[in-house]
Amino acid sequence: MGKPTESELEILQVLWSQGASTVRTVNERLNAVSSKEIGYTTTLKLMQLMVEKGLLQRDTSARTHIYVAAVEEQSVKRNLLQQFVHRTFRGSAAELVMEALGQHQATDDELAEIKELIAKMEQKQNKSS
Amino acid sequence: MGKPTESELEILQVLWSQGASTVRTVNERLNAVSSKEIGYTTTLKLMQLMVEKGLLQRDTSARTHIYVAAVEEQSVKRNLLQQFVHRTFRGSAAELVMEALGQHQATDDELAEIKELIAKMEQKQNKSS
DNA sequence: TTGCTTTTACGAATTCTTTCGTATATCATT
DNA sequence: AATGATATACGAAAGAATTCGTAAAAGCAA
Repeated sequence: MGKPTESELEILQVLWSQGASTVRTVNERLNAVSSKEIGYTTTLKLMQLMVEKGLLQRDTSARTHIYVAAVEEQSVKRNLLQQFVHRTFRGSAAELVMEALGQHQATDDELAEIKELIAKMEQKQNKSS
Repeated sequence: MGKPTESELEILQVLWSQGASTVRTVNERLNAVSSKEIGYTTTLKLMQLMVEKGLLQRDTSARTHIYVAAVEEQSVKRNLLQQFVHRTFRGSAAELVMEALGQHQATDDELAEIKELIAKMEQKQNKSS
């Protein structure tokens, strides 16, 4: 499973949030966010490469091709996270979590969600022991 | 502030955990972990570049130079995490935390630590409101 | 039809990162 | 001093990722 590069991830994010899109709309979306202008053919080329890698699928029945993500958002993010934790925190998810919580001020809702998740994890651990 | 590349981060990890070291020992440490052999001069070159970028400092008073990390472990990791969260989770630390907790089974101790941290954050929020 | 715009295809330049060959200097051993 | 091992310096090759120029095809408008 080919891990997406940084640019490829940005394109995936667009397709995940917007669904099937043309190169044109993806390129416009990227430029709406990015600080420096990204040429149309640059985006086109990237998306063509991504099709070859199996990251995207496309419908070429019409002149303007329609692209869609071919990999699941959850699983890609999970893989990236896994590699990041390994590289940066020597595999310690707890260390990463604490760093993340310490840094970004989470909202009440987010904290509540996290607490709930932790409670569930504890239940699971108790049950399995 | 130059963000370290993947290889540079590996070298930093060695220096952070071992303290001041020679190229030789860093290279040996890398090879102890890595799957494929990394040449001595490869490590040397990388570490020389890192000095130029300000990531490392070195003592050249003896023939065998002694290198040491010139950037703080905490702050580098914090920056990397920040960029990763932005790239991968659109800036939502909570989403990342939940993904991380859901994936890796945290130990009881780790969970306790995290709970404590959350409690502290809630205190802080209450006080400031 | 003729000309203008949009799209894809393709190749290649550029940039960033990693890797290593080779030259030269220094040190240790005999 | 001569030999062999180990160190740094330097340049450049090799790889990976990104960017774009240009050509050809397809659609659109007058």
